[in-house]
Amino acid sequence: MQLSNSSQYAIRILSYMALHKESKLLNATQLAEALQIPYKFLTKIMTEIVKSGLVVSIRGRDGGYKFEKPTSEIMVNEILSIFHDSIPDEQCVLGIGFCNGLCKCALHDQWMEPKHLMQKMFQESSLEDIAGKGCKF
Amino acid sequence: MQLSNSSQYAIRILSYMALHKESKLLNATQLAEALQIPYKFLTKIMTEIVKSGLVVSIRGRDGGYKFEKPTSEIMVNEILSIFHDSIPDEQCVLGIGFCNGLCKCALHDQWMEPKHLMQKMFQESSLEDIAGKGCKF
DNA sequence: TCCAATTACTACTTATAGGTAGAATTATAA
DNA sequence: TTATAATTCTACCTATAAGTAGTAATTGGA
Ligand code: SF4
Ligand code: SF4
Repeated sequence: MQLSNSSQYAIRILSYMALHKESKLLNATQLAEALQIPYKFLTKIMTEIVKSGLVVSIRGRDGGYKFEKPTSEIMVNEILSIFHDSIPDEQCVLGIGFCNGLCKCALHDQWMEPKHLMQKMFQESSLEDIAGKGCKF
Repeated sequence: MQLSNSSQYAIRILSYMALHKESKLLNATQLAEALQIPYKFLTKIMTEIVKSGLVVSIRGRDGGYKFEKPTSEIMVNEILSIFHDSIPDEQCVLGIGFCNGLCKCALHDQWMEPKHLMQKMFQESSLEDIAGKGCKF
């Protein structure tokens, strides 16, 4: 019942980038250092994020990563889906079957509520939101 | 964001047993057949459950498994904790840190609500509840 | 006593997530 | 043009979950 390491790292990386968006480009070395994430693993994750289109990379000397669109338009859920970690509507907490509304177990209705809250939380929180509010990490 | 296979199987096995508690003992072959769980994996899981004390096993001919205490007193959360799948209070959805109430991120408060609902769901649902209500599976 | 039916134990295999190493590619600045 | 600093690619390693195989231990009954 927890997000994968990759998703967790991705959220930390991108919210750090959102918080430091005044510096046009941030490179992997800086990010790995600031966030204490293994450099090699960070670059692996960043490559996936770049492929997804959320971030663009500039290669070569003085290269780095930057956002393509405003951080207010990037939702946490988009990050999670890169790593297959977003919560699909048909996901069952017990993993027994798929919800079809016809046949449901005793926990089904109780599961709907926290599921919807989490989906809403991920879908409606932008990078700007999470980078701008609360503690900075 | 999903329970482990072992937890899912365990819930299915035990709720099936709760539903068939009139038959004093149920053996691994019957359970594996009825629930379509690989026999060898089922026995592995059952051995862990027996060790936890939720269920007692009778070895030898005509042996099998049965509950030690009433199914109304066995909570889903007890099953999950055998497989380290229950949700601890300090669990963070982002995995960034541990909640201490002093420093929290933008998602912390939004995460508390679904977390508490899930904890409550697991802690307050007994095997009798989930076996007796809703679809039988 | 001996057989058959049962769970328990030990060890292995497979699949996946997490993480690391090194070379290839790209682009800038000097 | 060339050295250098950066991302990207390919391949590997490690840890853990998931699943399988074979055997030992236990029990009841013929
Ligand atoms: S009814 Fe219960 S078992 Fe079926 S999909 Fe919903 S939560 Fe899962
Ligand atoms: S404040 Fe945010 S990052 Fe920290 S433990 Fe709570 S949910 Fe996790």
